[in-house]
Amino acid sequence: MRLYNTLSRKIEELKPQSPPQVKVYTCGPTVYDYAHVGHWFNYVRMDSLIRTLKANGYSPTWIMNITDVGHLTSDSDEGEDKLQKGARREGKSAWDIAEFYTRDFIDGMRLLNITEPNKMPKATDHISEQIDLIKILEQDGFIYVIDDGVYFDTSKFPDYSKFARLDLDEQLPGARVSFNPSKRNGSDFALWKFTPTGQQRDMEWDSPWGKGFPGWHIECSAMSLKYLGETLDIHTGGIDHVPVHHTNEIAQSQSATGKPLSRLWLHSNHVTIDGIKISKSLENGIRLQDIADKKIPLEALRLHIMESHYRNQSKFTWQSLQAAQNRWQDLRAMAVLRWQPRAIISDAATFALEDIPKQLLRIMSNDLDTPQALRFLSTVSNQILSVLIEKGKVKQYEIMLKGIDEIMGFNLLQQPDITDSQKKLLADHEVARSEQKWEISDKLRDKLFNQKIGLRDTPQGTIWFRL
RNA sequence: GGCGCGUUGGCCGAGGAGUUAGGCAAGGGUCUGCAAAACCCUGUACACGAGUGCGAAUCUCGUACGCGCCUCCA
Repeated sequence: MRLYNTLSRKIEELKPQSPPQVKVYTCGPTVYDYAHVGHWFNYVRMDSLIRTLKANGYSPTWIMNITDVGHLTSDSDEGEDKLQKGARREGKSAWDIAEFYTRDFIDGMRLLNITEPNKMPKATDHISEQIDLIKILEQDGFIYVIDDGVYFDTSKFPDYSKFARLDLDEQLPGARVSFNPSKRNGSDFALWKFTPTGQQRDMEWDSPWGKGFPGWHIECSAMSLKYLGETLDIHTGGIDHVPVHHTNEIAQSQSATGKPLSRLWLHSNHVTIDGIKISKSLENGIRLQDIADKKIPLEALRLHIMESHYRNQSKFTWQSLQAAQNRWQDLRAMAVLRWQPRAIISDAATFALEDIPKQLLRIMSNDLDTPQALRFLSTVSNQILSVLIEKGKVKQYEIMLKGIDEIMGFNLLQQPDITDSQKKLLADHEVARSEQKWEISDKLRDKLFNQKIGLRDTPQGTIWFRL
């Protein structure tokens, strides 16, 4: 199985430390607001990674954190973080906000059929682990304390700029966000932030350095260490994490352990809407609910996400989501062939059913080539739909569907049969047709159509599909 | 200011020095009692300029436009 590694900027053969286990850590959501399509692109893609690992015989241990604390809106924001801000906005406590959006995120994961991670640890449940990690860094002289917090001294980590290939001398510190001038280096980052004097936060804890809350990055280092050990096999996240979050994670983790944080880094590129990035301030983040409101099935979104490669910047438009929905209907029609009263699956097909998942896996194992995989599936689906197949092959057909589902995350095998009353209508329709009672047969067809069942009358008989 | 990425037919999107991407939409046709679906056919795309090649959408340089990052970001 081959994957692009941000460390080397090359596609590499995956070599887990102790196969079949593969230790995967994914930077999860900050739960201060609803997730938007951009987030879901990322997590569906990570789901593809996990599914492809499994199909290749690996046993991934997948940890995805929930960031329910920290992440200041800016350094100059007087200690207000996103959770706190969200809480004020909605008149709730930061804890309520975190819980609400965590639940919403997990619901979204289920709706999109994203594999459930082995664990989704919360940052607030791991404060002591984070403090312990900072203590280790303190012992080794990597940190310093100034008025507003405890900072990591990036000059003590010589390879700091290596991962993101940054040219620190040419960077403009504070080009977009103001920073504390007491920092020793522009790139130094907070490990622990103090609660400003005279204030009380919903979320704050005691620490050896003072009351406050953990910094932006330490949670991932602490939790990945706790659950997966010093060195991960794969660390994933959004591409925006490369220059800051992951760079800082590497600096603090590797300074503490002396070991590489991860052997392979995989980053999902961003999605734009109308050619512009999705951001809170632009209010252009489309949510799952917006899609559901338009009566578009979420399988169409999953399929649309897979139409682009995870390393390319992709565009989201309603028009292409609609296209994906049509495409999804084709796949559904293929899935539902096994329920047809007529003989369906035949040897005339130019491929063996059991080989289809294998071929899919081969495609996906090449750096998660979802566009190619979908193209292959379309070809298969077109061939199957155009060919009649024998009843005796239904079992093999189901095995094929299951194999496709496992890799692609569709619920093809779950696409249900029509109801008994619908079957009756279908049978009556066929009788009427054979007797050339067109008025009756047309009426029955309309009736089924109103129940979202379409019919196609082929020379071999009538086949139904869902609209 | 620095760094990086992109520009593919009506739309989305792979590919990537010589051979059809695919999907969606569109037009024509076959089939059909009529439909629908399916099937067949059609469009001959790679921002612009120059360069290196027998040959460039694919490599190089430049130009234009767009996007992203430079401690909020998936």
